[in-house]
Amino acid sequence: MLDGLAALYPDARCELHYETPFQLLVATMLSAQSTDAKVNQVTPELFRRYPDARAFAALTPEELAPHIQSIGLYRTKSKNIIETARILVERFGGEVPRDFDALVALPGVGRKTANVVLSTAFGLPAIAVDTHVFRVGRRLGLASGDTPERVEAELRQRIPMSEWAVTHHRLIWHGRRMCHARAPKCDRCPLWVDCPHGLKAARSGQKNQDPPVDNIGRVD
DNA sequence: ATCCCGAGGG
DNA sequence: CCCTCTGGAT
Repeated sequence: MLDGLAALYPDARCELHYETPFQLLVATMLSAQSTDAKVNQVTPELFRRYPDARAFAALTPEELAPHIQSIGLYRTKSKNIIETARILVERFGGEVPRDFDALVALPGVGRKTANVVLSTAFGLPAIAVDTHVFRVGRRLGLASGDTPERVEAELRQRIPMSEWAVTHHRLIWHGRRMCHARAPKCDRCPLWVDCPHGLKAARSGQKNQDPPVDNIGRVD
């Protein structure tokens, strides 16, 4: 299954746009209950105006909110991002700490966001379990736990540490391109033969033509 | 109506 | 554990 995923998405990577760990932290905080496409729509202008923690720390929520309003949950996010920026300036010299406990202690930063920053910005071993990783990991039979934290523990066991970061992104790509929450495209999914959910779908009628989709995971 | 790279409060 | 925060896409 892991090999199949790797073959399908050889170029899986983070799709949020950022220049620094701090910018990835902000982009990830913004991505809650939103899509990365929406986040990428506002961050270029946002990071041009406010490039680092010091710039964000000087803002009021009323100044920040209009820039991120289209993303949703904007009141909470404005407050949290500014407060996080202030803590980074006061206690971490304006830098993002490479430490899980320090990250989750920041307002608006939970387990998922902390793991994204650790693995994607710093290359440290971590698996962020977001809605896609949770859903797809369970459908593919890589995990069975009923909470993101349990699924994270299972994935840590089943996946070699050197593959944690890529596999995280492959699961997300698969979730976005094929294994949707609603109406997953099992009938067009090359992984269906190894997938409990795909086999179930095939049995219950949706004739699987198994036409290996060509390069859906490759970057142009 | 349901979901999107969630987190915090009660 | 359940609720709420939020706009946009499907």
